[in-house]
Amino acid sequence: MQARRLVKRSSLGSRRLSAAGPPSAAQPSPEPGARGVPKPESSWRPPRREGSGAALEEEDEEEDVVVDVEEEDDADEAEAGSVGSPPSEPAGPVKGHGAARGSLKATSIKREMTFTAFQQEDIKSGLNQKLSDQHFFPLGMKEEDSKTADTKKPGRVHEHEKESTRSVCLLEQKRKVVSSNIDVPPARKSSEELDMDKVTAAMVLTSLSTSPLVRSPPVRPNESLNGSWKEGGFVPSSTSSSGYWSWSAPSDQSNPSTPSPPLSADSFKPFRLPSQTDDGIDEAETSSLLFDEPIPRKRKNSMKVMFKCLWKNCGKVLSTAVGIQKHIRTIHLGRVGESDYSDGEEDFYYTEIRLNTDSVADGLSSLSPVSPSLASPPSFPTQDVSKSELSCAKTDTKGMTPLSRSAPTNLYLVHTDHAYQATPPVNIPGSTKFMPNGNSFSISWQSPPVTFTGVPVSPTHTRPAGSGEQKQQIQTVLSSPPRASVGLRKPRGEGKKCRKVYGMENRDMWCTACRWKKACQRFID
DNA sequence: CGTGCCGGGGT
DNA sequence: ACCCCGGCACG
Repeated sequence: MQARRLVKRSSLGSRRLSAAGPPSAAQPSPEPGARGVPKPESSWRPPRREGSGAALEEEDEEEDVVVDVEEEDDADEAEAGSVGSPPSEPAGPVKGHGAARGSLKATSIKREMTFTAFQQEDIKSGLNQKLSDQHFFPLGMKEEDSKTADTKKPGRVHEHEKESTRSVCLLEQKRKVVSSNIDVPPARKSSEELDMDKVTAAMVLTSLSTSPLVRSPPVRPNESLNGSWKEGGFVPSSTSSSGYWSWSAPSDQSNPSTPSPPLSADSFKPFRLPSQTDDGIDEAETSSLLFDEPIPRKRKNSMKVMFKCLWKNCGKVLSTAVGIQKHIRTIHLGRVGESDYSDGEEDFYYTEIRLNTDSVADGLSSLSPVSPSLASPPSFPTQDVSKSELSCAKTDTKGMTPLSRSAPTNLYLVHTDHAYQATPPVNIPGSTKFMPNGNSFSISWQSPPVTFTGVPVSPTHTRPAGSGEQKQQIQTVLSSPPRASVGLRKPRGEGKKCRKVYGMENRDMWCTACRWKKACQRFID
């Protein structure tokens, strides 16, 4: 540490010095080397910098070296030793098991609509039992993921891995069990079932690679958006597996002891399990999941997929494709009895909403260990939309667990898959260019934390896992618009900027942005 | 060619 | 996060 500091400091100092010239006051000698670019006027600069810069520098140095270094080291160690481990252990493992288990059971899938509860209950318990009897599956799960998820807390790691492994086996289990035991989709066409199986397999893989990353951030249900989102700040959100949660969501009504939001570990588990139970049922979701996978994994971001009913005046938001389909089918299309029959018509009436938050992962890793982070950050304009929709979803479905509800705290855009469909709530990036000052929107494109993508949702055609690449491509295309806008540079601001105003000589007077060759902050167009 | 600033790299 | 710079598009 010490060394590093010194090095850094010294390098800094030397740079400054070389740029500003030697400490000795009036150094008449020109400074061609100052910035690499010989500038006659630059000779003007040195004295100035010296006065403030150099002197301060030295002071700083002393302070740091003598005082800071050692103390900080100590502090660090202390932290690592005492603070680091204790909290994590009790909080993680204990709750993880107890709560998870409890809610797992309680969380037995209760489909809001047509599904018969008892069947699921059966399956559930069966699964549970097997689960407990069974041990780790030799199935190699993505270690990297789980590791990335929880790096620093050993206890946690174990716990988590265990969990994951178990989940895996559960999944496997379910795959077998579900298809045989579950009659949930009694009337489903056999061909579909076959496809489903494939898909399911794919999904298992997908979920394996994806979910371990998932760390539900401890967030409050009503959480509003993080005001600092545009600064790259992380926003609490769910992660890629959020798609799963959807299923567990409805269950929370049946579950008296809803997993406490603040605890990522426990909430994580209960959600995963139930979710897996349904994958065999939900092919649409599966396909969407497949869709998700490439990007989220690549970007190490989190994603929440929701499905919004486009029926006019409805706007219901469900977290599963099937759910929304059913909703449409029963509510809007009026096919109550035949809950399972899907002619695919429904998907014309809903759209997929994709919430994406990059850099959440980082935030998560730091958040999940402890902090409940209850404070809700300032919200920003666009949030209203999401909020209202969310609340809608919540009330309608009761499907959103506190967690899943917390996820959408991000700004999100909705994209209609079918162009001919009605009213996409928000426009697609491409159109952004029209914004006069392009502020509100262009920002969202550029800001990494949020990405929007529309994905075709068609429950009727399934795909084998192999087609993942295609999907990825598609997705790339879809999500590219924002990127594309980058290619089209914004028409350079006309007003005078620091450079012009102050000139090269007074570079120090420039706004920092200008100094960094970034968009001027002082004279904004 | 000067300027504004994006993208990316270093610390 | 801060700092810097290569390089590009615009005028």
